[in-house]
Amino acid sequence: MVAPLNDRKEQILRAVVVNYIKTAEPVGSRTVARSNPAGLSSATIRNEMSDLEEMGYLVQPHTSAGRIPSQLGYRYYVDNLMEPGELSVDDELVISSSLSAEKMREIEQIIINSTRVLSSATNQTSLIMGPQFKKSAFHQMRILPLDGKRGLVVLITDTGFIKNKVINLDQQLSQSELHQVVSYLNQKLYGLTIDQVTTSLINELKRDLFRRLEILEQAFILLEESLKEEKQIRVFLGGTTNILNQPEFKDVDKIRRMLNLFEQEPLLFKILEDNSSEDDIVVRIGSENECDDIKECTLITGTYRIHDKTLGTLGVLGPTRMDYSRVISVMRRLVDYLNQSLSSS
Amino acid sequence: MVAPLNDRKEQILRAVVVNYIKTAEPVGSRTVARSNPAGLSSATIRNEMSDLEEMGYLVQPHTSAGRIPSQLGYRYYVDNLMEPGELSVDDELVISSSLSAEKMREIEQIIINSTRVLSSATNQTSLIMGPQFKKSAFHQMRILPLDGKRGLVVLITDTGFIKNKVINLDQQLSQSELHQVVSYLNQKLYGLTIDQVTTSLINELKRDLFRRLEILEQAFILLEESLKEEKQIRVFLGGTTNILNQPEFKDVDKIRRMLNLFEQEPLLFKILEDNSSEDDIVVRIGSENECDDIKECTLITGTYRIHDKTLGTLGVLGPTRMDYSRVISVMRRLVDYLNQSLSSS
DNA sequence: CTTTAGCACTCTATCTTTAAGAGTGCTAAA
DNA sequence: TTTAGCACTCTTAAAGATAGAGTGCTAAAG
Repeated sequence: MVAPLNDRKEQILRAVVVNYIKTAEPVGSRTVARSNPAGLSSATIRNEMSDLEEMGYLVQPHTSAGRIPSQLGYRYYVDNLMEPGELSVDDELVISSSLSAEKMREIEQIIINSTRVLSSATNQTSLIMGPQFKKSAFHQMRILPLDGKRGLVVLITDTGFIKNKVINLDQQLSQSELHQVVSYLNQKLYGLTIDQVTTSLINELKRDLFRRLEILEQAFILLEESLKEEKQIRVFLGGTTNILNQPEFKDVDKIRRMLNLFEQEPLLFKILEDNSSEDDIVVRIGSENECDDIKECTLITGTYRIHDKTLGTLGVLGPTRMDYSRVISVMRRLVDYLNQSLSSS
Repeated sequence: MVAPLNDRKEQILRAVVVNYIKTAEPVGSRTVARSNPAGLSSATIRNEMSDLEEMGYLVQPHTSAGRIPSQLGYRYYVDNLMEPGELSVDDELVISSSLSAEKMREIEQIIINSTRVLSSATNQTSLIMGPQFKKSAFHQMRILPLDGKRGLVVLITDTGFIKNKVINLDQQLSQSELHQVVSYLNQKLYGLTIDQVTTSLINELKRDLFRRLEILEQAFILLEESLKEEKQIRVFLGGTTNILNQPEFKDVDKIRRMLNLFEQEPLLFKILEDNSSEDDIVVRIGSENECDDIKECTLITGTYRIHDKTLGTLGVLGPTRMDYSRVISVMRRLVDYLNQSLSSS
């Protein structure tokens, strides 16, 4: 839908974007003239830049300053101009060493480790949403007697979540009776996603089992609390302070707004969930983001899956002036890693 | 060791501290004169303040400004002048409602909830170190067969930690054999703190059980990883952004240093551990803190226990200009709450 | 018709100057 | 011992001055 630019305009736009990403200073015509392979004079460049501004790709902070890319400019750059970024050898080394250093761990460890790698490799703030518990399938439930009065309820899902809770067994219950009840539950619930275990289903089961109800009251509480958990999905943050190194965040007020956002997990969750589309990697520039708080930022997200089932999303958040090429390569590398290491566990 | 001040000097010092805590502006003699019950003139106050400065309790930012309390001044205020703070009715309401709203939860939930209450009631940044896993006593270990090939190892401590891990049971093992091994382990380990379960002890047990060793290799891995966990003690933060509201942190560089500190859990852990003394509540003002990064801050910590056994520590971190009275009351309230709600679970 | 050199103009950022205000310290009187 | 009065100091905010970067326009050159 956007008319393509001619070669020269593209070169100039690219030069402005690349330069601005690097220096964070408005780019003047002389600077472009120097870096431009075609030996054009600054005056010619000026005319072209003036055109690009009128077309909406560049913006002037004030009359006598250089140009900076507009949101549209970045978009055009990402879609058409950016060379398909290869991971630099250095980056590749850093990433693969810090990924392989840790052996295979619990799922949560893998996730946390990924934020760390992502933020340190991109110098931005990174966020990761882990596999969603509520979309996992019920695998099995066990009740493990601890001593006379207490038992441990264990709930296991297909994605490897293990929830447990100590419950009081107020009344003695014979081993076989307990076993009977538990296998009844397993039979009824097997394969359902946690989403599907609704309160009404639980109530129905309760009716069926009404005789043993009192003993198992607390097992049901675990189930119900697991349902509520959907509101508490954990989003992990890495490199929060990185965003402070960006010159666009030198204002204390902006910093406060940003950090405030970081403390609100539900919002972060929403931001990430909005972006888990079919595509592996999504780039949202400025106001392309739904969330008001990050309308001045770019969010690059990647989705990782097993067998086409979406497990979670990771993101890099920074100012629109971001090293798109580099971040995207790093992101792709990490998504690959997660796809691989989660499917093998 | 510090010579007590006479009444009038105490009144003036208190007035300066209270006023400065409230306004964050240097306090002049006229301001003190107005708020001082004894109807002294500003000139008299000036003389006294001059004395107090010479004695080290007050400081002048520059020649023609009011006075602000020095570290020594705050210390004298906390030790001698501060009225024993009662929780205001409002505060009490906010705290007790947000504590009781949540029913008894998992230990981790209680901890996290406490940071939230603490930071929002004090408008400062709060940090909590939960019960230390390595100092908990081994209670029991169970192995729960899942299906033919896999089992779930569960490790339970006296303080309510539950660790678990799915392991592969490569070889079939009869139910009774498994039971035998597990009860042998429980017998050997019961009552030991995780600290005491050293690698050498594990190796010894491995020798005893060498015949079933292969099957249980991974159970031992859980044990060993639990030991390593000491390096990963979790410190929870609440209200990180509150510290940005303090005028003393209007400098971006200070903010960065502070937030950077917040991302380094081991450091936070050290800071909190240094303060878990016999006293319930400890106030560390400015350079009284060991850690260089918070030499311009005040840290107020509270320790919670069960039956005289230290479980964990919570802290409030802010500028030395802090509402000591209020924070201490809130802290005391929360320590009581934790003592109570953890001992009953 | 396109490109380029030259130049006046604009706007920002920085530094200096100025003025107002707050608070002190000192002195002398009560 | 306390207080009123006053000169003095220092900070902060506003106002003015200057340099530099970059533009847009015009007119000449290719």
